[in-house]
Amino acid sequence: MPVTPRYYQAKTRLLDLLAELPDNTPFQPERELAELFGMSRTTIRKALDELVLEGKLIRRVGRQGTTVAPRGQLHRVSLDALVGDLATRESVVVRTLGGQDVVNVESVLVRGDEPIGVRSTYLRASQFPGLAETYDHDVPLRRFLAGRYGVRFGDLHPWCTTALATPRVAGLLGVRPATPLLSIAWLAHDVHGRAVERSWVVLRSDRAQLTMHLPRTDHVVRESTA
Amino acid sequence: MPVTPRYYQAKTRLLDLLAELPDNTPFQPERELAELFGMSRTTIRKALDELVLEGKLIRRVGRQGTTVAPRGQLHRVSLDALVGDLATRESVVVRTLGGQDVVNVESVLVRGDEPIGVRSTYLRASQFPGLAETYDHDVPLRRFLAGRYGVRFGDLHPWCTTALATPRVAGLLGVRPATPLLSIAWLAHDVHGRAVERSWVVLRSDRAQLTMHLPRTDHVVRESTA
DNA sequence: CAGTGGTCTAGACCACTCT
DNA sequence: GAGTGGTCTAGACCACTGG
Repeated sequence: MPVTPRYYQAKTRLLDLLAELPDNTPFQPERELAELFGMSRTTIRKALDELVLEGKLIRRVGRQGTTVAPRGQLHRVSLDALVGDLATRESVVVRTLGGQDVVNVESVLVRGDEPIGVRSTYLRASQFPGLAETYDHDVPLRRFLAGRYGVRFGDLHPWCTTALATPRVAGLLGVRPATPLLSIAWLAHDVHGRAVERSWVVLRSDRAQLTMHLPRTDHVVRESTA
Repeated sequence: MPVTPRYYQAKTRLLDLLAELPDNTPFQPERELAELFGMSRTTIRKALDELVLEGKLIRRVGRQGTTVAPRGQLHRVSLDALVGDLATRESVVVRTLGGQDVVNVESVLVRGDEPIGVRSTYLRASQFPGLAETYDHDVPLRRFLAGRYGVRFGDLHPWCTTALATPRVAGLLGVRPATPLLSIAWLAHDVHGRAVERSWVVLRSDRAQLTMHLPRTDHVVRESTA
């Protein structure tokens, strides 16, 4: 009667092994672990699956195999940087979506030569004529909109949740499909209340965490739960 | 040669089925789906696993089986409410951690009779003498600390990431272990810069999303990416 | 070429829950 | 008691990667 499942026992033992190994150490192959633990490979894999999802192990096909994930490389990305499009980007792409009045600006966020997130913004082409042709990819998008079109952005209420990587995003980030990611989205208005920008960002949560700023609340606390 | 894995084909077909079924509809048992799709139950389960992680299906043991998850029930929880401990709580527990100088206040966050998160705060007992005995569980913790001990909280820099549910948290939230959750943590200082409070919250991201507030940036944009 | 992870099968037993 | 999901096994073949 396995009160605790065998795969969870395996996970615990693997965690202990893991804790004493330096970064990038090659791990034993799944078949060896299965024999060593007296469990089937399926069971070992279930334990390894969770450790990979938690970012503690890295799996690669071929002779390289499973290795201990480099630790202490959690990049901190501020909400300001995401919204203002201030993070280091590469492969910035501007698309006009098929026949529609929508322009999509997509970029891959990078820290230390690693892709850590994807940022995607949707704008109305009619509101920003010539954007797709004139956007300078080196300028943060929000700054470009302010400079070229005189947009004055108002307050923002972003929201945050988790999402599983779609096959497309997984390819961009170098993770497996269905990897849990941190998802941040917002709908931006200008100071006159006009909707301007619809954006979302997904972050590899094993590589980056989102930092926010909350100014002091001067002891008058509202019941703002909704 | 499965260019796309069979479990992913199954997932796509199941998503199509799902889209046309009302909330709470009983789904076909895994063994029937396996026969219907001509795949092994293991393969079907891998597809179902992802749909459950995405919150689209609910699995219960026994005769009830798998059902279509109720849609459109995403509660919005503000960062202010989490930090200020203003959300609806139940089962508030105060522990003094074994022999140490640490008091832990743990509560389960509730919306609409459903547990949606766990909030846990750690404080120094010597800094708040008598806290464990006198804390009125109905008062938001932060307000209690301000009122009883005169704490004036300073600015806060919470950070946000994803985490997999530990068996303990999974039990509190009614999810399976290793379910991806949204995790928010902070270290609070008072206005004099003294560390006061170490807290973390995990949220069921299939039931709740975190909302934040970002005041307008008056066109002078700093390069604050770190 | 040998070895790795990725997928898949056909079975089995268990704990649980409803009727 | 019957049926469900949860776990587990022992095998198999594949695609990919490195020496």
